[in-house]
Amino acid sequence: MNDTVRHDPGRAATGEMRDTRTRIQRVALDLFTERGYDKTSLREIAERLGVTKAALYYHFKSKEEIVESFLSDRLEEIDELIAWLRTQPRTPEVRREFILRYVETLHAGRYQPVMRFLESNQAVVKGMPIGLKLRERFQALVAALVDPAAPLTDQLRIAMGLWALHSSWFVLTAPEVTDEQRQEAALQVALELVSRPARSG
Amino acid sequence: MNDTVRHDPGRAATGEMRDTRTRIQRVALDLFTERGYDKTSLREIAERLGVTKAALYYHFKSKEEIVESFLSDRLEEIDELIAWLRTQPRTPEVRREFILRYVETLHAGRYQPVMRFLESNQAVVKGMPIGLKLRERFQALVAALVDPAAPLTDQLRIAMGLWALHSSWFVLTAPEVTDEQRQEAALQVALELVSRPARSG
DNA sequence: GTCTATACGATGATAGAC
DNA sequence: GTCTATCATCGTATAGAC
Repeated sequence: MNDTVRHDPGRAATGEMRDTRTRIQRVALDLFTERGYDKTSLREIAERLGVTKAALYYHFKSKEEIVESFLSDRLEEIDELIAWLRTQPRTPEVRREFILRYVETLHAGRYQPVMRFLESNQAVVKGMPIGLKLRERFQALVAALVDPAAPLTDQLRIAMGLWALHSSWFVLTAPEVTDEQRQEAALQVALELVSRPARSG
Repeated sequence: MNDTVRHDPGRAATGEMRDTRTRIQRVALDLFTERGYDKTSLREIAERLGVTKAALYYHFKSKEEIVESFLSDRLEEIDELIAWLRTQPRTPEVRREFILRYVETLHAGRYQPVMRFLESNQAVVKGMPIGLKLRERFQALVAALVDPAAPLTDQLRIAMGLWALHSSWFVLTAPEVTDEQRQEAALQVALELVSRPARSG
């Protein structure tokens, strides 16, 4: 699901073009996350791929569109999760099941780097149409997990549970800790946070 | 403590200069947080203040230095918190007391907008020397709150507790919720997260 | 001491040749 | 599908007005 072509222009399947497009996406995502979106010039990306700046403009009509190309995939995935959630009651059990499904989409689609990019470049993404949509979906996600009329603490706990899944890398910085350990810890903390039922006060 | 002059150049107390400098900081912090650091041009900031771009360069020798000017204040505050923490044992009680002190510095110094800026522009700040220092301090803070040899879940819970204090605004987006309600909920969730003692597994 | 005028190199983007 | 050439705008720098 993660590597599917989005809009298939004629003879694309032969390889050359899609390959370049995919390589641009990968290099861009890496650089955008490491050094930041604005500090990464198109010239850098082009040089790393052995082409010129203008060549990128054949595959993407703007720098912003490169970002859209990997964020929109994530958006779809989240929409599916919301759709499933809306067929379920808002119970701790469903929330735990949801967390498991959520991390599965994160790993299966290799979206962990995408979510890292999102966090690192919040302000940048917020100014893009795709960023607004993503914000909406995350709100919808939380609203589907917990009643918006519930106490704020309950809503916050659950939102932070989701958040923990993304930001464990940022928060657990010891060099001898592996990504797997981080993810395992994040999963456990997330499950704890969404399991707590609503309590008044 | 929040509005103190940092380096007092001669007859500064008369007002004119410090006023402009402070106004630049305020406008810049606002714009940087809303639209992002890189998307905010110095021309915009200057125009909003009714001066020219070059005037900003009299008060700050670079765009980055504007950011440093409000981040370094926060850095000092955190250093003091770390110093206090190191005189204390790493118990849930101390952590709760710490959380109360932490939110106090956040409100007394009006650092909530600064922390919001930090989160929104993570990638940008990471590339600055002051950003590296801040990262170090936050690691040191977590290490002073919980034994780095403790289970990862314990470390993550406590780090997320700190995080909740900053990001409640981002996560609780309902328009009818006031900032005070948000902060109160964040405080409660933070206290819960740091109160949990270490448990194996 | 506080600011304006002006210019420099690099950036994202566009147009048109091959 | 990729290139060269070109553009406005950006952060930065300096010279000089008051």
